[in-house]
Amino acid sequence: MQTANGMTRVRASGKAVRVTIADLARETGLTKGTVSRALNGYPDIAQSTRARVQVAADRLGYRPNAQAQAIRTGEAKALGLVLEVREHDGHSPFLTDFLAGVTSAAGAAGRTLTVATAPSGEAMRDVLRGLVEDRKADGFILQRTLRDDPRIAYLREMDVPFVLYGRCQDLTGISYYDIRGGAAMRAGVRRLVEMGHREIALVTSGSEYNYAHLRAQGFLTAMAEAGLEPTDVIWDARSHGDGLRATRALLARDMPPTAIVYVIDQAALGGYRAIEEAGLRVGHDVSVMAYDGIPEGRHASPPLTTWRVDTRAAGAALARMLMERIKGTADPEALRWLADATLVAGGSDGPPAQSAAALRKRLEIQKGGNR
Amino acid sequence: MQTANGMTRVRASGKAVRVTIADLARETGLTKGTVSRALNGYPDIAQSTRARVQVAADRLGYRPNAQAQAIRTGEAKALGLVLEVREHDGHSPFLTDFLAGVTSAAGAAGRTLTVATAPSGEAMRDVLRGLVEDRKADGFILQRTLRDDPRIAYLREMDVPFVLYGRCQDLTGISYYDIRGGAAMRAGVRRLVEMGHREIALVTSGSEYNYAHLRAQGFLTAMAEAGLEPTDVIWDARSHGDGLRATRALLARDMPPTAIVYVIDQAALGGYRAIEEAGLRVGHDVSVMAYDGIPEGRHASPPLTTWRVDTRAAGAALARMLMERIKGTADPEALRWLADATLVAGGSDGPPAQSAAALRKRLEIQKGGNR
DNA sequence: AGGGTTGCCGAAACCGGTTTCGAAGCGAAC
DNA sequence: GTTCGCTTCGAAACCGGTTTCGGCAACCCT
Repeated sequence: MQTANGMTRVRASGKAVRVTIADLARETGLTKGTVSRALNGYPDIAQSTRARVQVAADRLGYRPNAQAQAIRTGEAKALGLVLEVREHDGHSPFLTDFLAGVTSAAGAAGRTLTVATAPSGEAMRDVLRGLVEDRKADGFILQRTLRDDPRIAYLREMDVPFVLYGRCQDLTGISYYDIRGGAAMRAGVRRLVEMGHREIALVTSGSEYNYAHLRAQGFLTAMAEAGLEPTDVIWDARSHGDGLRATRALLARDMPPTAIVYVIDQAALGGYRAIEEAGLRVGHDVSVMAYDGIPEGRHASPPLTTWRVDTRAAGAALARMLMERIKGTADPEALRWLADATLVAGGSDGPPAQSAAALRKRLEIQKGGNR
Repeated sequence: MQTANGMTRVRASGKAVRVTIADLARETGLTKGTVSRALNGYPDIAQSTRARVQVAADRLGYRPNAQAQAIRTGEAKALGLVLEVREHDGHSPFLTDFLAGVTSAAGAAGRTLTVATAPSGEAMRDVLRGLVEDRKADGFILQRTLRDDPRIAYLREMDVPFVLYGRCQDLTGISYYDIRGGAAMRAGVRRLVEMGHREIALVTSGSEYNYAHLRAQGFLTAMAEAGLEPTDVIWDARSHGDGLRATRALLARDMPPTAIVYVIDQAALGGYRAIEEAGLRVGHDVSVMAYDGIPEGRHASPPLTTWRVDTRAAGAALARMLMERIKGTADPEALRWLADATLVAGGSDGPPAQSAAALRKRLEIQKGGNR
């Protein structure tokens, strides 16, 4: 059955039979233990022997059975990702990119990705625990972190390695990768102020999400630096519909903003519609700036000015950081990384066509005209 | 160390120690083998003994180590999903729902999901093989199937169980779950014809995708049944931008369509823009119908008339079918399921405001006027 | 030459399960 | 009372790896 040229052995059933370490031992005339140590870089193996084993392994196409390794070493060689599926979500068009980043980095290190989903709350804890107890994952990547995230508490308590995509409030002993969303917002506001805007509003998502918090913070800082008071700050706007409603409310104000900053592209696109239905032109009467860099933004009219995030790179970096943490050598707090979002200028922002006061007058006329 | 009340034992390190089958054997005064057989429903175990073991297992919170099981049984108790990441994609906003469906169904049966990504082609084969050889997955779910999909050939050759989300051309020995996209398109065309449309065009995606093929087929069948000639059929339109360009081309025709059917929502939303920039009203001058049911469609103006697919249910069904296939009892061809898409009527379709000829005249005037 | 290192490998235990085999115990049948 | 058969369980091999331990040779040093 055994062929000399490395072809896969085949059972009568037709199923391919895998090469085990015992096969390798027979082939090289060594014992299982020696072969194992040779392959795993133990120091008490002669160089010549190690080479001989390696050659045989390559020739026969030996691949260690990950399960068998796991039972002794305790490592599943798998990373875990638990997605939170609350409400009918949709605000994660980046998932494919993110997964591509994680799995390619993990795969390069011989690791795989186990994905699970859970509604938030207690179920999430059970899912995490289940994966750990069944050794389906050696550690976790947590995305969309809340400011005070219960998942973090669980994992800390269970003493399981994890890394965050996004920061949380208490960062002691935590590894994370994050985008400088605050800095982006700050630069964005400066850009708008330089264009001549004075009445600027913010539409942001849930305050429980840390990213929303940081971006709002950046917005407010920049406003203060420019000596301006925000026209308004509207929270909890995640979706297209939310953005639509928020923007309608902003345009109905006594002093409407000439520029609106959105924390999420989807909401900004909803804003487009509110601006258009008020008879105004995006990027002319009202400037729009957003964050995320979803493809739809580029095709909007005018193209959306937004801060693009390289989600795939984030996934890859997080995978590498998590593997580092699983090895357990490094100090968790040494594993931190901040990347910048890059501005993709579309046509949705520009110098204000008129002052806020003039804009208000125009809106009132429009309203009258529409009756 | 061992506590009587089922509390988790704790090592000096602080790490929780899992309850093994040996603990259970000691606790019950039986041997490992007997405990194993008792838990796995072997017939040669006394009912009283089985009950005693079960009670002890529950009390101590015993969970078999999946890795250890796998090494003997060969089953990893994991389903595999390999995503194809070609170009900068984005046309899978359903991924979260799909994952939720798969993982919840798999989780209910004590199985997990291993996700990998691969660009198409040879790399895909390697990834699939890798997962199988490392026993990271017992079978696969393949989504976005091509008409003649190389992945299917690989898996058949390797004799690995798999199920398809969507059909392919040669269905012998294949299990699948699919949506009756063709029937939806057919009903959609009937609806448009009843509204009075005669000039109807189709904008569809790549012909290598089987779903595009089936939907196009349904469209053409319905047109033939109505005794109509399609105004035009444009292929390879997947994205917002593609839809925009395709629609511009359609409106520039000698005989522009009064209704356009899109195979993908995103493309339809691109179409909105082309229609609006031509000075026409969606749902009045030009009717739009699409397929997928993405959230953005509901918030568009007017709301998009589209065929909604329950992606989460699809994921759950596929997971169950795959587990059935892995058990290997059923005939693969007996595991097939077709579900219907449901029409979500928005305001994007309606009786044509004017004939195609009149529409053409109007477009020419508009064009002149825009100069 | 003798004693202590050092390098290298074999033997065997081990990880946490599953599965095969055989035998003990018991009641029924002859 | 023996034989037979059935139920029920123990013992041990096994799965494919990892890791510990100890022993043998060769080398080094005095």
